[in-house]
Amino acid sequence: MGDFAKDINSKFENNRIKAMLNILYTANYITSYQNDFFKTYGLSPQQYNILRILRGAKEPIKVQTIKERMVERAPNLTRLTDKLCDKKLINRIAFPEDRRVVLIEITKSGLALLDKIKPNNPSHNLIDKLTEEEAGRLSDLLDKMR
Amino acid sequence: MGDFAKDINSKFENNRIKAMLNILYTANYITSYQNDFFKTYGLSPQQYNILRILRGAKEPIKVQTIKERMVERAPNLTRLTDKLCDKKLINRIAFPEDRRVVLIEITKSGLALLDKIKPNNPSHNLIDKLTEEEAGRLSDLLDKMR
DNA sequence: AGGAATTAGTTTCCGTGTAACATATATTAT
DNA sequence: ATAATATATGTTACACGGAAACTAATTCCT
Repeated sequence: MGDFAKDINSKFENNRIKAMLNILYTANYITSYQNDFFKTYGLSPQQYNILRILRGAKEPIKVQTIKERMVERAPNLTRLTDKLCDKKLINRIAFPEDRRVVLIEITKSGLALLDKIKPNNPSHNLIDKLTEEEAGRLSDLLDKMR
Repeated sequence: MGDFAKDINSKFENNRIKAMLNILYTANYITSYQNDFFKTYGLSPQQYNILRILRGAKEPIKVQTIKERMVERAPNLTRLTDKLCDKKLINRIAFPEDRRVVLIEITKSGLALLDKIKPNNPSHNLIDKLTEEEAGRLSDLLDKMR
């Protein structure tokens, strides 16, 4: 993929600006990669994330609980769960004890889809080019920056 | 802003996964900051970027040229320029020599808006917490990762 | 000159963040 | 205890942005 500066065809005032643009560029690179991957299964990364959480839960859980467990915050789970319902990958269950609450469970076909995806999951090979130690330093620098 | 791992309330398999999530998280942090800033002027970061390119050009330029000079790739400039036209910040000009081409120029009020924004532009103080040398290392690690 | 390939820009589709909203439950004051 | 208020939960409505399909104009090739 070569050098970043050449890719976006621009010059930088200094390393700090360059680093910031590079973060945005790299994040976009990662999400594009993930989008393409999950699209082959008819999912978005967020939808995949929800399915994994539901499988992990092993029982119907509240929408609110899903929200708490998601890596990226997803402000409208309604829409995401709508899509998963349409595809019969999850079910909604009413919760009489608190009628505001909606429980969600994963269906058989949801579990089957996860099984199909598992072997190729890209999260792991996306960043093979860094050593563990380098990855640690990268993360530390990002933490410091904020 | 404290430690990233705590913020998203999750555990990491290893530093590489952690670094990847941290990149996405940090990029989101940056864009949220920028969105909020430019929103006070009724712009998106991309719209601001276009105005700056037009000011720099000092003459009407092709949409295609704008696209090449943008930091982030913007697949549909039509929509962005629509918005800027609505706000009278730019003008579209037909180009008889090649009727596929549309030229864009910045208006007086576009230039005036840029002048208002300039003093507070956040790109500079967003990343003051890193030294030049650290920023350089960060950028190198990101390059290596891709 | 005529058809294929390329280029420029537009339109359309979809996913997502934000904010306003509706409903249900919890809390507080009297 | 009950009415008024506050909080929690999920939904709906709106705007933005990336990707891809599409249209029109130009260039290339023979």
